[in-house]
Amino acid sequence: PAAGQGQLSVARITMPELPEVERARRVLERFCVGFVVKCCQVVQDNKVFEGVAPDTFKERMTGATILAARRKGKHLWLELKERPWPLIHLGMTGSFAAVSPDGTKEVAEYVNSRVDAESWPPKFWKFRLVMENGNDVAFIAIRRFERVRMQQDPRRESPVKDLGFDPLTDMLPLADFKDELLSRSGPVKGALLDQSFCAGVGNWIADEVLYQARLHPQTPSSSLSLEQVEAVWQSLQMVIGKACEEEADSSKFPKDWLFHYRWNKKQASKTLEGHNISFLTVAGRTTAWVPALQKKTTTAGQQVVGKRIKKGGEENNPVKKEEGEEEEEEREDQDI
DNA sequence: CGTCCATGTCTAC
DNA sequence: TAGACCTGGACGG
Repeated sequence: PAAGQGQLSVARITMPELPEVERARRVLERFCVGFVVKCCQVVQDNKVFEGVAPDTFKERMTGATILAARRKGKHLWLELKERPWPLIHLGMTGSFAAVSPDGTKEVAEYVNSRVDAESWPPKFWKFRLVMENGNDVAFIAIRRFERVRMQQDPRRESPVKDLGFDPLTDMLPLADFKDELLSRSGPVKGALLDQSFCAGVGNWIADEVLYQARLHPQTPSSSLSLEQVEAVWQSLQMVIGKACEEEADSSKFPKDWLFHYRWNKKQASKTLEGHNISFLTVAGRTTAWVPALQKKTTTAGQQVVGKRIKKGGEENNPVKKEEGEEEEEEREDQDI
């Protein structure tokens, strides 16, 4: 690296949901697209490399011309001059780091996992591409839930071909969005997380969308009113759009997003406005929500007001809560 | 030292 | 709907 000019940029990013994968795509676009791979190095990890031996991947990539970096939902792939093409999923901790010949280095760090920005390639790297101009890109996989594959035509093969619409590039029209939500069973959060419906939404985005839309996370998808469907539709575009605009850098997300205040499950956390944040398991995932703002609604979609939840009273839950099941539902907020 | 937690997907009962 | 797959970090003792 040349002296002096290098700058280390460490982005505090969210986690590998759509906006972070989009950020990774843009990194690949800047550092790889239009170049020839001069050299490729791999780590012998047959878990992360799936359906392709690490050495085969290395062979395929060496000398390849990279034409484009594509994304759909949480999946990412490179178009090469010749097939097959690499298809990448970031799992829970995957990321890319890149350096250019002048020493400029880009690293993305997740909320809960650090990347060693001092060493190169960074710890937990799985492959590394050195371009003919000296750009150097490393793929990092910490928990090994990440996947690297080679496919003839990623867009037309599973898993990408099974994905639903991408809310950044191909947002579903409101009418179709409504039809889909109303025809589904289960909570609306489950629908948002279903990649075959909506590709790229993950756990924190689903919670953020429902918070912005002021919807209780357990609201049955099929019970939504038109106003509620539209609120979800708008919030989804807003959250995805804003997060991508900020390159998934969470420090630049609006201060009033639930995102900033939801990570301290231990202590009683509050939103910027001082509302209590509660936690529930919905669709099998930890769900952060704000009881004061996300009320349960009737089938007509109106708020349930003045309802006090006594012992076993509420709705379809005649049985008492399971033993040891401490979903600290806190008490219903007392608004005064 | 241990125990619990985490952004995502698969699979099986 | 639970568990399995993995690993590191935060926290408790």
